[in-house]
Amino acid sequence: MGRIVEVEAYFGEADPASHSFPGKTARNAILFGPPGHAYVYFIYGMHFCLNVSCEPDGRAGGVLFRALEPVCGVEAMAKARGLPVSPTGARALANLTSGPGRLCQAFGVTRVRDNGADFTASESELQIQDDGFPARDVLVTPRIGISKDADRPARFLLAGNPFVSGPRL
DNA sequence: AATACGATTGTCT
DNA sequence: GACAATCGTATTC
Repeated sequence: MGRIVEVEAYFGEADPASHSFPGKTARNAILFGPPGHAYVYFIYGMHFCLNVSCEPDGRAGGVLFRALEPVCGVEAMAKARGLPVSPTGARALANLTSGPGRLCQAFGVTRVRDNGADFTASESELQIQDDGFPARDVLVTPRIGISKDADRPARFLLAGNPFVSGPRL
C-alpha cells in the first residue's frame, strides 16, 4: 500500500509537545499501553492522525506517521478522493499521502475504526511489512506544527524522497 | 456550562 | 504569507 518516508517521535510525559505530556487520559490511553498499537486522534475538527505506541506497557511514547510513498492501491485512493483515476507524476501522488491527515484519509483511518488496533496482529489492516527497501540517507529536523519544544530534532525523513511533506531539510 | 486551542489542510491574496 | 474550516479535549468558572 505505502512505504513510510517521514515520521515524528513523541517522547511521552517528559515531552511538552506530546499528547501524553499532561498524563494519562481517556484520549491518550493507547500511548500508555503496550507497544505496537495504533493511537488515532482527531485534530482541527476535520483530520485524523495515526501513531504507533512505542514504549513498554505503562510508559508513554509514540511515533506519528507523516507521509507515505504510495506503492499500490493508488487508483482506489484517487477514486475515493475524486481525483483522476490514473494520477501520474510525484506531485499528484503526493497529494494523496503526504501529510498526517492526508494519509489517514487515503487509507480510511479513523478513530472509531482504528484507535487501539494492534499493528502486529496477523489479521491487522495496519500490518507493517519489511519490503527490503534500504532506509538509508535519513535526515533529522525539528517537528512540524508544534509550538512547544519546537527546536527539538525529532522528525525523520528519507533524503530526496518526493513524497515527504513540508521542508526536506 | 462556557471557553480556548490544536502533532492540519485548502483557499485566497 | 495569512486565514478559515470545524470539533473533541482540557481547562476553568
